[in-house]
Amino acid sequence: MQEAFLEQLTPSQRQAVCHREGPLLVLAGPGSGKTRVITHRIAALIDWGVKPYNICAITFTNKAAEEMRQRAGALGASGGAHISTFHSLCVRILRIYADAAGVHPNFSIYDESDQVRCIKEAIRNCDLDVANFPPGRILEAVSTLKNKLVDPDTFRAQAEDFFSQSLLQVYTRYQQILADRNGLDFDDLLMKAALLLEGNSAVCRELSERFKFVLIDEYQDTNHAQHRLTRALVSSHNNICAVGDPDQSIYRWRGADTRNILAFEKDWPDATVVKLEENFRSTAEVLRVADRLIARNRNRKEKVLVPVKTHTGEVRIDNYEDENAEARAVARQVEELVASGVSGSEIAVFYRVNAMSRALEEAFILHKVPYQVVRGVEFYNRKEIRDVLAYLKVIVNPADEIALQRIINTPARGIGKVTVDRAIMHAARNRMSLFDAIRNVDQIDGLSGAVKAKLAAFVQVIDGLAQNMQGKVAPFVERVFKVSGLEETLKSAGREGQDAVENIEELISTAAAYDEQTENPSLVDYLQQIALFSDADAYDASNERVALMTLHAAKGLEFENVFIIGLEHGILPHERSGENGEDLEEERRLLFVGVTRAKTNLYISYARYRTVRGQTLRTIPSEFLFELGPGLMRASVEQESRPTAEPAFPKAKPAPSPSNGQKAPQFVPGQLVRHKTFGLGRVKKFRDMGPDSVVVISFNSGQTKSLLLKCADLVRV
DNA sequence: TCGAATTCCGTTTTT
DNA sequence: CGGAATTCGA
Repeated sequence: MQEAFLEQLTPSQRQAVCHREGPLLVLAGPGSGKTRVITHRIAALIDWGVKPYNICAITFTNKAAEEMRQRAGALGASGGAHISTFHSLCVRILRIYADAAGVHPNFSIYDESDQVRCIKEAIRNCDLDVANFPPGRILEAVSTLKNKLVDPDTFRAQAEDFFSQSLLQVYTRYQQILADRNGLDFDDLLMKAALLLEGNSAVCRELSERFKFVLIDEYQDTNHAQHRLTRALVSSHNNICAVGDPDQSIYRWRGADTRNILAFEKDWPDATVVKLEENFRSTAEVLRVADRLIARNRNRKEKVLVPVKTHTGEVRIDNYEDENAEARAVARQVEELVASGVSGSEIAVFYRVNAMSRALEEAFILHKVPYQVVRGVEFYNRKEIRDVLAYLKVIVNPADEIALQRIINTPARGIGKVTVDRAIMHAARNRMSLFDAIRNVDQIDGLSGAVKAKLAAFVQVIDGLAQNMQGKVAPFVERVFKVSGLEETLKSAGREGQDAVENIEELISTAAAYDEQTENPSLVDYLQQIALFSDADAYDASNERVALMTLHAAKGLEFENVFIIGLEHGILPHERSGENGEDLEEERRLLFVGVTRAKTNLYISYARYRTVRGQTLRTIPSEFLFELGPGLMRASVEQESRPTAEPAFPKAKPAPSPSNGQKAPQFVPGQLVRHKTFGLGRVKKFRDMGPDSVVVISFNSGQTKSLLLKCADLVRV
């Protein structure tokens, strides 16, 4: 291999790229050129004469897939190689082998809100109470089972206790409801594809021989289903190249299992292991902090980050009065950076939860700093978008009752709840789909002639549209928008309607883009593709706007200047992340991911008060702050004790008057107390600071809060 | 049947 | 506190 593109690589990278055949594991720290190894390897394989058609690269997000296609293209490996996420790959497999997998190729992909509707119905069908079986919890349990490839039949043998028995009933019913509607949820995509490959040797062999080389990025975040799918996929050749970093595993809550990467050599005993420990991304200052932090994790293989960059950077911890002061200070610093010539695209702000973007957005607007919030879903969640998509789904898959119920009276056409309920009853009695029921509307009892005519008219609209659904998608979407009557309704709805129309126009242009870049565009394929898209995929690094995103969304990105806000106990680590060490370690990895996105400067901050859901609470600094390194936190505390810490932003907080000059009541750990909103709880800790005393209470609801005594209004029980 | 009002619900991270 | 689902009244 004398190719020029190999010369940019370090010896270790080159070793990985030029590995010929057999299993290969690349253990690589942040900023070590992981993804580059994959793109170069794709190019190298093609260089050796492997057909692009025989290469399958799997990334974590659609965005990453798109980027990889471009980069591989730039190396001359353009076109042909299959580069996508696990989920997209599974969609393709399930569509091609629909019969063998036991699904209809026009299946709808059900997102979370669709899932909630189905699971609620399943819970009701099983005569269980939604109060005792919260849909969210049940869905979580079902998801966990699916991620472990436990289908209802398999689960039947394991379900022993009462809860498992009930769960089994609901799970079985839920799957039946989905099957009736030709619907698959995200987890089904993985489970059905994996079980298909494991259970059908012909399909397995065919796919394994098609994809002679499989490359997987972010392997530390694969779950059990993905692992089993991978094993089946490479079973006839073991040409797997897995790339990842156990320290950057941040999706345990979604079933990701680091054992997949840690036990790689057990799964493939003849694996070649290459380690990449040089870091080309960050300054030594940033890496020292990252190193110190992640070293606290006990459940980990030790690894150091070796800096390559020689110029210096700044790492700072700041603290502010509250979230608004914090947001304004960040906006001001960003403003200064931009004024000094830094591009907005080299600045990012990370936070733990999406809700924290609010204060930032207000501050950025105030400072007139252009920004973009990189957030999950959003665009595809807008009402008007969902409406149009529901029409498309019904046309493609008339069994999709969720979509059908959404549009049957949207726009309003005089088909009310009573009518729909009658039709549903009729369909259930005669074991037919809702759409078939209204198609034969005459057979439904108790409907007036006028209502029957309205239903027949609706069926005609759908049938009429369905006749020319072939070919390009964009013109069809436009037609649906018109014929459905949605356009007319929105256009006569004033300002808001106008916004909605513009959103639909944007949808049509994304459909046009799909038509452009897809060989055989089809409505089914389009719907199944966009179901797997998130707004993080829409992040546009080419514009000059500062990026605001969650720490999770930051994965895989890098910026010269990084701000991480809200380093407070309960936020990072998040209170809902549980008390056990495993969860805490994942929160630490999350911060580690954030820290290692910074190429040069890193500004971490926390606030002394934060308003969460209308409650202003005294915060406790995150324990992670102290782990980042000695000195950093001390500097921050000195700043805090300065009398004029934030002269530009005078305190807005009205200090609640100490109760009639009385001495603040004392609490001792163990004391039982009652709070207006949180209910009963037990005092865990009491910090006596006079009127500013802080009580840490573990409430019976399971959550632990630290409350400012003078605001909390606690009653001894 | 429809739109407005009200209650009630939950509230991490996302393919 | 804010959004969604449900109920209520026209």
